[in-house]
Amino acid sequence: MRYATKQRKLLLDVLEAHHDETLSVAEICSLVASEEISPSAIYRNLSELEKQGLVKRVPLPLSQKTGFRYVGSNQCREHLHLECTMCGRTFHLPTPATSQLIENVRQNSGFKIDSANTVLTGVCPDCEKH
Amino acid sequence: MRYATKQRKLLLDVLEAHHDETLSVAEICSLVASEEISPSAIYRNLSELEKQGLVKRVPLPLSQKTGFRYVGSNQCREHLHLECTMCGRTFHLPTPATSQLIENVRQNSGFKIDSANTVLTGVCPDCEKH
DNA sequence: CTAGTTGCAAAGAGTTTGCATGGCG
DNA sequence: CGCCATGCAAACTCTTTGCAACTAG
Repeated sequence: MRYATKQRKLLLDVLEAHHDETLSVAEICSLVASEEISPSAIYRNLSELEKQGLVKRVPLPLSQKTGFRYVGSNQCREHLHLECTMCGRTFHLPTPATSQLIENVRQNSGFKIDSANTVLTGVCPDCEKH
Repeated sequence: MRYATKQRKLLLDVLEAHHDETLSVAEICSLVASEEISPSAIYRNLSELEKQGLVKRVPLPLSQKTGFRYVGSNQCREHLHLECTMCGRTFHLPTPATSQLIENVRQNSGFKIDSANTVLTGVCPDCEKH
């Protein structure tokens, strides 16, 4: 990953524009539809970006059905994900509690922790109404 | 799921015997190899057990490569998962912090939270040595 | 006996990879 | 011009599903 291709710039633009939510590859595809980036290029770029720590792949309970979702890694460090089992949407919440948790675990387990990911599954307020 | 078939009993036995770790379908297969349960039966039973809340499917970062992993749900409520990026093994840790987190989020977000799943990714002490 | 369950094989879905073409620098 | 990246399509892997045979109760 050394060339700044049109596709790569577009991908980064999209990730930046949606920094407050996770995106699936399918969603990224449609978000840039008119500009055209092939799925394989998206996968390759996301994979590369993840190695560089710029993007994070988030495994959610629905992953098998809908594929993995991605977020800019800076959006992830202190966040947790909420996945709604009704509508399938995912939300973020800021939470300082996570870093405490990590530090706690680090000391007790001897694990060298690179990243934390908390996923809460439930029903969002919107769906709850119906 | 109303009949107590041989396969179903075996599956529950295996889950019980390995209540302290997550298992992939492939692992379950090999653990009962001599007794024979087809993958499709394992999937169907796990799915059924999950609906009943007896088993929980844990999405981990490596899920795409290695498939989902499962644990008895009672092992999951107050636990978090540690996935080692070196050896791929997963570990559990008890942590009362999770329930506080859930309660906190519930109050702030209006989400009706059914389950929580925290995955920490890093390097386990064993791998760290090498 | 009847409905639920199994096994097998085929179908699905998301992701990865090989290869020739095209583009950044 | 040379290496890297893209697109397309085929390959892969895990999971789900259809269907006939089997079995628990």
